[in-house]
Amino acid sequence: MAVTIKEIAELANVSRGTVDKVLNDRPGVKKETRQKVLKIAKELNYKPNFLGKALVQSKAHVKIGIVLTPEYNPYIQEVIAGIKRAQDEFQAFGIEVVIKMLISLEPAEQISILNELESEGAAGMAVLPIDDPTVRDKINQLVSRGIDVITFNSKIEGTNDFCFVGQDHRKGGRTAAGLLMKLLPSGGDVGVIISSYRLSCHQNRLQGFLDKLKESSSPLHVLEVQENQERKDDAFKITLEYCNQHPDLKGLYITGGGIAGVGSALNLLNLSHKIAVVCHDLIPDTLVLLKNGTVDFALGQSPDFQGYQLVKILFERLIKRQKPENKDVEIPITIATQDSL
Amino acid sequence: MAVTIKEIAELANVSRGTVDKVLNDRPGVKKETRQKVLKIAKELNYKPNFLGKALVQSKAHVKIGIVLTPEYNPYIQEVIAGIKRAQDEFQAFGIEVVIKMLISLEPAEQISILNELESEGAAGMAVLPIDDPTVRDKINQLVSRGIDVITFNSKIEGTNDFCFVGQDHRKGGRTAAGLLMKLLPSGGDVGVIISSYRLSCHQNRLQGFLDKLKESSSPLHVLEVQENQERKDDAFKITLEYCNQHPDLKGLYITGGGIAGVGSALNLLNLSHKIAVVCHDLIPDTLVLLKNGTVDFALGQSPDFQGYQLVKILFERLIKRQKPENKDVEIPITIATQDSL
DNA sequence: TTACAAAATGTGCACGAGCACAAACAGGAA
DNA sequence: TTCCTGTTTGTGCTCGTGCACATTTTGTAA
Repeated sequence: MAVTIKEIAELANVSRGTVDKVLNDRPGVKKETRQKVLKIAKELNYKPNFLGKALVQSKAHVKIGIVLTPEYNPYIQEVIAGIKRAQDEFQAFGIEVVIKMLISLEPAEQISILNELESEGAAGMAVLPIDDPTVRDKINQLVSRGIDVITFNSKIEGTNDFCFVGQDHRKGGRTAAGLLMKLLPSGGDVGVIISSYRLSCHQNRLQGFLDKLKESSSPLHVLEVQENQERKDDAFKITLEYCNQHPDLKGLYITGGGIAGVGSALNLLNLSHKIAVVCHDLIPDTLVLLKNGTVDFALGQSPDFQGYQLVKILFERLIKRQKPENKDVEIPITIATQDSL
Repeated sequence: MAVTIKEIAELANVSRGTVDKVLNDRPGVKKETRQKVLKIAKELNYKPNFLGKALVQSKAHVKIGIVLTPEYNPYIQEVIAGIKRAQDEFQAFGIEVVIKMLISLEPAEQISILNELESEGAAGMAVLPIDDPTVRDKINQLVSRGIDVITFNSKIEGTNDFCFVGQDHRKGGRTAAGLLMKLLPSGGDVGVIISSYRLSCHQNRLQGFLDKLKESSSPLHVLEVQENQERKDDAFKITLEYCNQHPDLKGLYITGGGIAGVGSALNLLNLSHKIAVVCHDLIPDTLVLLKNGTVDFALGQSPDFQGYQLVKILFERLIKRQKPENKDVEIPITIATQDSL
């Protein structure tokens, strides 16, 4: 049976209010009393009942702001689904979740949205940060003003956020390389299509991919890396060019969006089942290509779970206030095949 | 801002107690009053604040029993970790989790443990059921006596449990087959080692594995399926025999435990990197073999998450009592490689 | 000793829902 | 009308915590 403040008070021969002051580090308690209470609380292993706590505070309306990249990205749609799920679960605790989406991928816009949230009185924020020093500085400014900020998906160096939720994208790239090596043990030409968006994840994936191939002295030969804008026609064009210029292309690695265009191109050239394809994000486009065998492996980052975790972590920080842990949450890399979904 | 009973009471010109009776379907309210209250509650989209609810009931001490197979299985250890995590999170709501482990894998023992839990007054149970009609009947008896029972990991047909948490093991087998096909596009002999435990999951995995190969008219040839007791020396012996009798063995699929023995045998014969290996469960033994390249793919079922979900589902059923949903929770199949962890 | 702050401690209400019991009301019989 | 019974409605306390304010104790100077 859990220990309550009342029980501690009785054992220490003081009132509930005094115990409350001690446990919440408020002034107005004699040193000896404080220590006596602290000792008893420790002995009984007191843990505040957060139901009582939350009930009291549920009128306070803690606001959480979440800053996402533009909504046309299906990955973002799933993150939002997870956020909404968490919102349902935690709204009884008096938290309010506000989602703000960028229109562009400009640092200036992200900063102005962060300012907006601050002026709306958000006590906590989760940000998918654009990889830019001005964004980093803004985040650090918010932290120094006492706002709990966590970043997710793409890590940027030098931020004082108390927690990062996301994948190790280098590891994602390494995993992709490992898979292509398994699919193509005898080597061959491999093309890489990378997103041109200014999010650190794509560069990191590429880096991991190249590192892994180098380390294992793989017989795979990486062609010139092509950038695309995560658009279907863009990726389509790049794939066609790869195939035309390298008739014995054996594999493709796509770090970001535009996968549907790759599929169309391979289909057009009748190469769907002849070229090994590894890509990221389990969005509807990818699922179709996985099912019909065009894509061999799709790597995922559980966006729904990620969105849910964002809210949960901020909730635990803001409402439960249990531990000021600075622990990053690494989202595992999921690997999907034709049969696994 | 959420609607409270008090607000409904004021709008309906009745007292809190009356509203309470209506919303909890208790007698002693005039028909017209009941309907008036119901109408207002619906209009305002009233949802009970479960903090208040839980606070009141937190003294009631709802007991949840969880019945697991023997503890020497590392998979079970991780399930337990997830259960403990959930326990920490939900104990404030007055739930008590009791874990009972089988010693044997005998139906009779499982039934006696279920009886034990019932006599201890468990309001909910989560059971990893042994595939036996007597167990099925016992579960149905508990359900008919008003105990909320969920099954997990291995589904058995004909139970009235309100929810099953676990994988589609046939799909797991199919996935394994698909991976071996990718690793061995030109075909060859493949051995299968299956656990002899009486849990439906192993048979289902085998079934899915064979189905997939058949459907895709794969050039892989499956050798006689060997049973093992999930023991290292057992799997070691089987692997040696496979390799001796079929010098050009190309792949192995292991549905259950004993993977360490497979590794030792392959290592001894210097075949670790020459034979494709796909196995189940991300237990420490598997991780070692994944890292050193002996195992190509390991399929997982997120045991920690599974354990957490068991408690969470029973909590939502017993404490929140929100929806009597009969929804199964399908645990996704995770695929791990050398690089992905 | 008294006076009077300042420090220390205690008390009461709030949060939202549940539940036991009290109070008010209706209808019928004498 | 009075009395009784059963139905319907209202009240007050509980759960554990936080916070404002009331009360008591302490220390110090007059």
